[in-house]
Amino acid sequence: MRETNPNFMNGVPELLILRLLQQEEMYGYEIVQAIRDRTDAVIAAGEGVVYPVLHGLEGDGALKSRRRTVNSRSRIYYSITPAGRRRLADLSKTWTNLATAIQTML
Amino acid sequence: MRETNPNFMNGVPELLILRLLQQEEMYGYEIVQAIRDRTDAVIAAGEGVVYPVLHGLEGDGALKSRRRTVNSRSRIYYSITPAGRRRLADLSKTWTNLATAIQTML
DNA sequence: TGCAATGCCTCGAACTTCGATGTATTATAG
DNA sequence: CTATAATACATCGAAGTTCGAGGCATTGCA
Repeated sequence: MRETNPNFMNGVPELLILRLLQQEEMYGYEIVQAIRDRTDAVIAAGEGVVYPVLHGLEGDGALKSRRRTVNSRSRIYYSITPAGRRRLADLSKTWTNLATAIQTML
Repeated sequence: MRETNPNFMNGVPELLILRLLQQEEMYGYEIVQAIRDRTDAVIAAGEGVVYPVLHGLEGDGALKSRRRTVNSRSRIYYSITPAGRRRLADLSKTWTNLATAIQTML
């Protein structure tokens, strides 16, 4: 059984990650906390969710990464590509459509 | 790969089914079409989704069913139980919280 | 008589999320 | 100076859903 997030989470991590990276370059560990912080812990995607999504998106060419050392911390920074922006636009639209449809039924 | 609905569908069928049954008694086949119709085909949950969810909800005591023949059609009508109403209230609240959080980030 | 629609059902495939676990390095507290 | 917490990455199996295809039976209609 799931303990933290209920259902309704399918595809959400991907959407939020793309959204965050559209604003600025970030690294995995930072993204995990950013999602938690900016949603007031309503959404909590752990590292076991975020890292695989990051790898998947990079494999699809939606993200690119570069290793950087900041404050003597070695990190892998991800940034969004044009393909990633298109994907984000698509997902955003889809999500809004779906949310609107559901809201109407509620 | 999924052809019809994208992602974002996790738990949505359950939510919509409970919502429909809160208004009136319905049978499986009818629910499949009601979801499609009332969402302008934005959401389409096939029979392969609806029937298992129906059985699951009944198993959990959220729904109860009775066999009825209407217009010489034998149907299994489902109606919501008090437990089902509680579940619907919970799911609705959860969904709204989640949707609000996501909307804020977009 | 044949075909579409109604109505129920189940199965395996595919995909995600989740929590636990592991490793390594750096900062901090005692 | 030493133990512990925090940072940072990663992967694995379990669990839970949705999805499409397929099957079966009956009724309505052409």
